[in-house]
Amino acid sequence: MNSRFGERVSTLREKQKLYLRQVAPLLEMDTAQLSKIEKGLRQLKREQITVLAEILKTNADKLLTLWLADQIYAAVKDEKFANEAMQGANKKINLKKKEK
Amino acid sequence: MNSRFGERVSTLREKQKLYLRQVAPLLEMDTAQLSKIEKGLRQLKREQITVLAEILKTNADKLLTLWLADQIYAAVKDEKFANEAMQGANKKINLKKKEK
DNA sequence: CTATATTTGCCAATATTTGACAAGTCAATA
DNA sequence: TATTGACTTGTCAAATATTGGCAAATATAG
Repeated sequence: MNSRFGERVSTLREKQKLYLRQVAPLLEMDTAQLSKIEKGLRQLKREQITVLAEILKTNADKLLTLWLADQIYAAVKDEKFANEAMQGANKKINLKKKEK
Repeated sequence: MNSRFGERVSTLREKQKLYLRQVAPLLEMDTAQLSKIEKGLRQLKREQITVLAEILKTNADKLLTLWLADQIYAAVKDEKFANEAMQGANKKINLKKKEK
């Protein structure tokens, strides 16, 4: 499992019975790129997630969350102290939230 | 607080009574760069952390963990669903650990 | 004011990611 | 087994992002 985001996109696309060749142009890319995105070999641009969610008739926030999780995972996947780092980051995020 | 890693480096450096100009060359950079690293405006390269830990006579793993936390934080800091994304990433990491 | 330490701004150099195309595999089926 | 359509993979130039290095600005201490 290389990219949960990619997998989700793939599943949803199939559920909608759409082909890469139908979806790709809506995102202004070719099928090769979209294929790579589904396989986790390329990143969809953050701002395209909303567009894609509409195409796939799915919840944009959930899709975004998957996308973000992939970003995080990529940053720490080979790291021994991934868990500790996540805890640290979490603290900082929650601090930030409070200070609003 | 822009970079916990940078802050730590700064604190440790001062504790060792070292100047930027003394530390920077050991990392093969100039003082300007190191200054930016301490302020979180630049990233230290992952593989330099060990070197820096030795210079500052501190635990490399802890320093690395801070550095990683900063990377994660940077990826999600402005995101509404940062917490959810972290949870997602966490799951994936723990799955990976098990499969060893 | 002077000297030293640190910070900031700029931009060329380097590194990373992406876009586009061509060629490849795979499965269904005529 | 030849054809077709869907998808995947490889390559490489172009676009983006990041870094390195220098000069100038600011800060601090005496």
